[in-house]
Amino acid sequence: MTSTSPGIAELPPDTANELLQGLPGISAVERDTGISKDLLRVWERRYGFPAPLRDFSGERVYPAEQVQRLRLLKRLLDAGHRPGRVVAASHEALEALLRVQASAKQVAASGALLAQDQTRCIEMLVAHDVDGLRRLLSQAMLRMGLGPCLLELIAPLTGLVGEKWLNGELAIFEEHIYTESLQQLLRQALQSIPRDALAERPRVVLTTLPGEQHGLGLLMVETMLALAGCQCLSLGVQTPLDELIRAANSQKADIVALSFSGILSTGMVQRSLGELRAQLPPGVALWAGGSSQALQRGSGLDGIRRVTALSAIAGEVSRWRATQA
Amino acid sequence: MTSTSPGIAELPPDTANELLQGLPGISAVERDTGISKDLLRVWERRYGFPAPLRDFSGERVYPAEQVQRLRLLKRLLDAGHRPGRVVAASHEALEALLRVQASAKQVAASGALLAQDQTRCIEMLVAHDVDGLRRLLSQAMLRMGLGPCLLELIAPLTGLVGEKWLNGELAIFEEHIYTESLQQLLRQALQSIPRDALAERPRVVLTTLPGEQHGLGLLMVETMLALAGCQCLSLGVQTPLDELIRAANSQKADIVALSFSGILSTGMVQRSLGELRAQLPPGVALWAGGSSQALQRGSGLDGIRRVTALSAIAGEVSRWRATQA
DNA sequence: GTCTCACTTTTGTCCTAGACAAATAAATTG
DNA sequence: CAATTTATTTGTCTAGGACAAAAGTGAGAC
Repeated sequence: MTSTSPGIAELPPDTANELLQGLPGISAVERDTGISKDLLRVWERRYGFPAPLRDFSGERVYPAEQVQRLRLLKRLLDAGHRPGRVVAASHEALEALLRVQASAKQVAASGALLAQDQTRCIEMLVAHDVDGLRRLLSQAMLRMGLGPCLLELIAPLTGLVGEKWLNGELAIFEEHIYTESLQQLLRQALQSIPRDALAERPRVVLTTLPGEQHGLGLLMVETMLALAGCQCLSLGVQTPLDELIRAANSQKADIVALSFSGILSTGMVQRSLGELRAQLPPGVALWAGGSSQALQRGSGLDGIRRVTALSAIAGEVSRWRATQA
Repeated sequence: MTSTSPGIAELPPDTANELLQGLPGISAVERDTGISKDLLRVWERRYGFPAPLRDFSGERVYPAEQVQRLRLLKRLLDAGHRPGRVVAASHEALEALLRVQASAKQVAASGALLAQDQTRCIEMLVAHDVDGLRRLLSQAMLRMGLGPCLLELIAPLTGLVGEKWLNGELAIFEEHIYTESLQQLLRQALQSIPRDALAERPRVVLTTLPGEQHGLGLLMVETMLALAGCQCLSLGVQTPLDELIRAANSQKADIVALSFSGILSTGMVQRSLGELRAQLPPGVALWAGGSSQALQRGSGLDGIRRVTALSAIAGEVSRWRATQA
């Protein structure tokens, strides 16, 4: 193990440690990619990728470049590709696939008339001009109004930031800065929405499931719901199933809304939703939204309302009100 | 396997299936209890608990009662008990332990001269009166002023909520409600603090390390810093070390502030702080705060300023300004 | 007493490699 | 062409073994 294997093990111990320093282990990779430990190991066995290094005690250690590719793979799988075809594929093949997908996306994006504001926000972000970014967002909101700004600027911008982060064009801390700025803006906006002191219906309890840490989507949904005159109670991120049920009951919720960002595995999402539906009172609606692929090609989700676009929320709320009247 | 083993396998297949129907597998239990699959299996091997049934294909299936006890165990472990002593213990022993803990905590609390506002907030929380809680906090802030309210009401209240959650007196979703309400209040307060458009010093970049998800402490620190006239940039939670360094450099930070809640292991904290200190420019101060034990009994932390109380922040800032002049 | 250092036990995570059911693709038949 | 059967792919589970980090324990110095 120490002297026979090629590559890194032949370096002096100090140098080897130096190189392995800070690289993520299998747990960290599971957390960062949403691919389970079991699956990471079985892919390695079956397809030869990933091919992690080993640290001094034989544990897997993943170079940043492989983690990056794992994220890419996750995306391709979510888009419908099969593991056997893409996991073992060469880097070039993947790049090609990605380009095909990207071009499809860009057609869609350019069709949506990418606002100038979006590009300017991104520019501010990569220039690390935090105050400038916040000013820009704030001005856009005043100019366009909260609802349109959210639908036409913020939502696509968030998607763009996510993609650029995935492609490595944005650093993690830049994404964090964006998240913080937006959170500040949205929370401020939320408070400015006048709330009826009377019990306005529907009452909505919203959260994400354990493992889903992305709270920005939740905040956007809350804003749209509040604009539609709902009484919202956000539980923040990562509420265990049984706790969510207790909260819904104690708050006499009319609707339970969940947000998914795609980090949770499809199976997990389906199982959780099924269980939730079974345990919630039948009169309580269950809404699932977000960019997760698990929701897009959904079947067998009886009694669960998929709301895959922010713009659909207002309509869904009126629909709910109509059924109640 | 089918006819020799005792218990459930002796029942007619239909009945057995009936009984196993709907019981959670190891994945669902991991999700619901936060105890990893590996740990569930190794506890079973070492301590004989949990003792799940097996479904038709030999996979673990956990009765609801055992899941309940696993949740209880999780709480006891979080409170400092050791697995070897509690996992194998009888149900009665566990109940007893839990009672002891609850009473011990209450003695400590009553000795600390609980302010009336605190008890009223807790009452609101357990009554699930979200609006009432927010009103109460808001009023207290107006009456006492932001700084005193934070130091004398909110900080101890947050500690109390954490304790009660540990004891099982508060459900997870109640703790989430508290966190959300407070976050809303603090962000609102933060924005109301007038900021000098000129580059006010010091510039502080603040965040938590990967694995540390508790963002409330961060928000409190940010508020105290802002009150002291600092220019804050919060990166939110869980920023990787190298990203934090890049952010500090690009923002020309004077101080990097980290918040620890005690989830991270002592060794991890020490190592991270050491590496961070080594990689940050010498002119940049490194502050570490929070309730983590790793900071209390600190040694070997050269060049790192421990700020273990919110009330010490104002003083530390003046101190920093003095050294710069 | 209390602090430090070496030693022992406990405990969580990782390892390998095999098995299998559900999902998907491919082949066959009507 | 549509429907059914067969083959392949794929994710999750299982079993124990191994080991490093954390926590407890005890001896000796101050």
